[in-house]
Amino acid sequence: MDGPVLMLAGAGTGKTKALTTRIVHLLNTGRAQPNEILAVTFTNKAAREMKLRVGRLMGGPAEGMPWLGTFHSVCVKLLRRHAELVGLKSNFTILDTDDQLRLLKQLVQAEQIDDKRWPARMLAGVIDSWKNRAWLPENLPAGEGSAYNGRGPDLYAQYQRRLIELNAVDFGDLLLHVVSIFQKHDDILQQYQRWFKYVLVDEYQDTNVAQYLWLRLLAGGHKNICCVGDDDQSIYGWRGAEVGNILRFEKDFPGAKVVRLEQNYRSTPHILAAASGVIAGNENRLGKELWTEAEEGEKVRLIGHWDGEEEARWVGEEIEALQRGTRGREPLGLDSMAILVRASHQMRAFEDRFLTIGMPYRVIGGPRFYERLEIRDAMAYFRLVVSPEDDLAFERVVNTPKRGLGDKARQKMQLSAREHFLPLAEGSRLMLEAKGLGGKGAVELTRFLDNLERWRGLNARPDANHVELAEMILDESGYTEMWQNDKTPEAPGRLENLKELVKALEQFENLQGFLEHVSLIMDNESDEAEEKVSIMTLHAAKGLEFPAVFLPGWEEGLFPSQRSMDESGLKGLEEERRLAYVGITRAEEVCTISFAGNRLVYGQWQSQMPSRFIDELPEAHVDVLTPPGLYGGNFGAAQPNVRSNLETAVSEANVYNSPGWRRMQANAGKRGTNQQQKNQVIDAVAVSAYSVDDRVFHSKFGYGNILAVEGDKLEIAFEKAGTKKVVARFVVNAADAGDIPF
DNA sequence: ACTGTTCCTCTTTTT
DNA sequence: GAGGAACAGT
Repeated sequence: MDGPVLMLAGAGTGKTKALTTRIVHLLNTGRAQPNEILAVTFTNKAAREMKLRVGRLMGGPAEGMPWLGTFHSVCVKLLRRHAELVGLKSNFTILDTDDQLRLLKQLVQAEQIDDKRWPARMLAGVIDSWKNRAWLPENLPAGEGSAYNGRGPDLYAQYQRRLIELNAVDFGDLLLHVVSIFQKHDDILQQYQRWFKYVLVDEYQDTNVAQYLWLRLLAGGHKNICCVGDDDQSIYGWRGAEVGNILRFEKDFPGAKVVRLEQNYRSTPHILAAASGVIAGNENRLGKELWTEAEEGEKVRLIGHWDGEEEARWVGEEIEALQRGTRGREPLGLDSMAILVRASHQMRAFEDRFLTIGMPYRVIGGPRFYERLEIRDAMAYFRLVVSPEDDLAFERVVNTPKRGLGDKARQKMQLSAREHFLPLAEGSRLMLEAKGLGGKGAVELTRFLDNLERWRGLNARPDANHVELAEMILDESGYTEMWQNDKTPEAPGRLENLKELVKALEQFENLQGFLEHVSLIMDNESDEAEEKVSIMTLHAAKGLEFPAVFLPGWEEGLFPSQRSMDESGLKGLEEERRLAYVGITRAEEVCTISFAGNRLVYGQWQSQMPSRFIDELPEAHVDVLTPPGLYGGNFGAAQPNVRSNLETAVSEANVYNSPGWRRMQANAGKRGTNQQQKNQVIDAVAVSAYSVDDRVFHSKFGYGNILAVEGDKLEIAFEKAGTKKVVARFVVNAADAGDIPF
């Protein structure tokens, strides 16, 4: 209970249980009151889950754990209390990525920088990485000076000043400001050090430097800190997470007790072995061996497909089979199944397919509710009513709906505001009075400004009804009408969302209260009753588990992601591998990995190679499925004696006859191979059935001649599509191609 | 000032 | 293939 503890907890070993039980024990033994425990997580979902479970263990609703939340939400609370110490007012607004980008863009353009070559996005990334490392403009290391064409540090400083002027913060600032307050005001720090008697941290491997400093400061007094993490599940390096924080823990907290949790209560031995086999490819690990007492179960299944569409179709059919109950298994509900993809654009193929077959699905972690256009517009109106000086909100909605205020009118407003050192709303009022604008624009702008005043007046009244006011704002501004007149197919959905927004307001005291919370808490997780298959990214899946998991798109370049490897080399590859580990370990009973030979990327067909991670799967724990026929996509129909002549010709030409598949199937029958031979499920060394100068046909690229043969990979000069590398099983001898109705 | 067109880049993952 | 920016036309 007392002193520093580091829990190294593998996937499915009961991390959350350990944390919640610890909290409950602290409370039950009277060591701390609920409000004296600081427990931080990364996601709202994790925080909610912990609250729920603590409540359940305590045998009542989890009232009064005010300091159990995400790093960000805890920091908002702290920062609202002490905002003035960093030059903010306590009602500061939290900018989302979109606001942030628009602001940066303004700054970049004001500096006459070509934002084509140096996009604001890039600057945002640079600044973010600095904030993750807790570097303020004034103490940037000299080496960073060249960032963003040498203008980075200057623009960073400008950006920070502008944020203070706007009484706003971005996500990174939430931590950064709190850390600076603690560093500069020892009295305040000590007050919190005493107040938080125990500190608990979930997913410790995801902490960045700023969060680490924050924790070290807060736990610096009594050192009652308990961190739970798993270095093998560190998948947020790209946003500044430092696995090094785990390694540093024992140094910073001497005498720390290190506990390893290695018994897995989630998955079958085959699944665990497959996951272990993959993660073993990483050099930099603390090293944990998961074990389980669960029954053997099914092997991990592996299957290749012709293209992404067929992959989606096959997965759909498998889901239906699991629903009915297959291979001697009890029927599974759709809630028990999930499709985990590397990149969100992969979701599309599944959504398309599921829509056509009427399979209910839910996308988790898609565009969040509050990130939607209409919600952000509506909130900008609310913000403007609550804080008249919110220039970003003003700019967003002055001309939404269209009020005849274009670039020219905007410039005039800006000019006037800057001249008088006033917010845009007041500045534009002055400009109007000075007759600086005429015509329709002037009339509409006057009406807009008058409306704002009136709404503010209503909002300030003690008997104000904020829900009615919100509806009034949306109606009188013409915003609702704008969508009602909109003929695009999205319009009804947007109106629906606006209604939902107004409904969400009911749970708050007033508009202010709503705005303070909304940017951090609005997940779009409506609890639907209907059973649905979940589709999400691997990142979003961390911490979840499903009886049946599909892992599609295991192809070089996609997974592991080319970009990750280009940008971060071996480190990037290892993070991708951890992602694979996270994916496999989400599965309790059935884990199905798949890849496709062709995929639509940027609207163009590309031939894909199976992922290197597939080679790393220990074959003793993998069941390589016979590929479905190329047309039927139907597993059963692929039996040799059932296939039609046409299918036989096609399949043998480009699938069953390919050395890779032959090896796969041969290997699939083998048992108990040694460690050395564990991989090569898909084989790159076998001799190809083709040789240089052979003329071949590929369904997407057409005819071409083979330039080089490299294992089962062919380099082919296509007549129309240029030179490409293709896996042998996806081409046919040109002579056979005439029979194929591509 | 607004609308429609073409061309361009681009996609990893998120609090 | 989609969304944004630049351009042209109304």
